[in-house]
Amino acid sequence: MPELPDVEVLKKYLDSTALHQQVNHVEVADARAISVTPRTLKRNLKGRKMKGSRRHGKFLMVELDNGRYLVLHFGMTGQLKYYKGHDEKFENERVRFFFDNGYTLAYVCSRMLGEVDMTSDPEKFLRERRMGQDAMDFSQEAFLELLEGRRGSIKSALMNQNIICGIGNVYSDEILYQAKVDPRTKIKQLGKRELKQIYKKMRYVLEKAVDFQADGRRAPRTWLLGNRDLGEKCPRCGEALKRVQINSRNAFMCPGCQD
DNA sequence: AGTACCACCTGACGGC
DNA sequence: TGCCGTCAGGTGGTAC
Repeated sequence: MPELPDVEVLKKYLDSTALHQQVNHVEVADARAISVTPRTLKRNLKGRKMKGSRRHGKFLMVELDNGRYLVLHFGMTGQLKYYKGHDEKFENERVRFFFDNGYTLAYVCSRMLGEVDMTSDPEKFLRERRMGQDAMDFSQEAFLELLEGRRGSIKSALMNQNIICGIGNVYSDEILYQAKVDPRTKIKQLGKRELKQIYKKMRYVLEKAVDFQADGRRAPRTWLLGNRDLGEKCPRCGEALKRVQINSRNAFMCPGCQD
């Protein structure tokens, strides 16, 4: 489920493949995946090179050499695939970019919850969507300020893209598990020490997850990530993991470690 | 501001 | 075997 670490991995993937290649042709296999018309997408991309990329939260912005940006969001099942040739076609490829070196970059998204968009101003794009600061891009002091005076649960706040950008259901569980904080805890019930610990674990978890390519199977065994299921046990204390509802969202936690 | 609920979407999975 | 309900999850909308 692409969250910040997954998107960071996709960014690195794009940077090492499609970057600096010239787009000869754009194919829109399913227009539902894109927020602009196929015509606009083609007009903006054709003949252009992808010259850089930046990530904000779960958004990947690809800068073109005409000053415009291709905006990629991966929803829950979004992926990128870069491969040689244009003929072979894989499942759920919604948009394909054909480069003049003979390679193809495919935006793959089975569940269609992602989106492909264009903007000429990433800052404005993010502002209009009221996106908060990227989760890897603010200080501990700023974190404390962001949460100051909020009434909801800590998990809701971590997942709220308008406050902090990049964390979803899975990694918010991981962060709170490692910080040993019950996800249902109200923010105003958290002391400064706990909030600092959450901040620290947020940075740690996101950074480490990028290191193991955001692949749950490669996560350390002491993490919640590979055990996030009913019937599984806490890798630290052995107690049965619990599933609780928070804002109609499933959260997994260890009733022994997190209190 | 926060919450509750709905909708979007499709593939996997369990029950019968 | 195959049909059907349910779930997963990010996001946006609406009503309270």
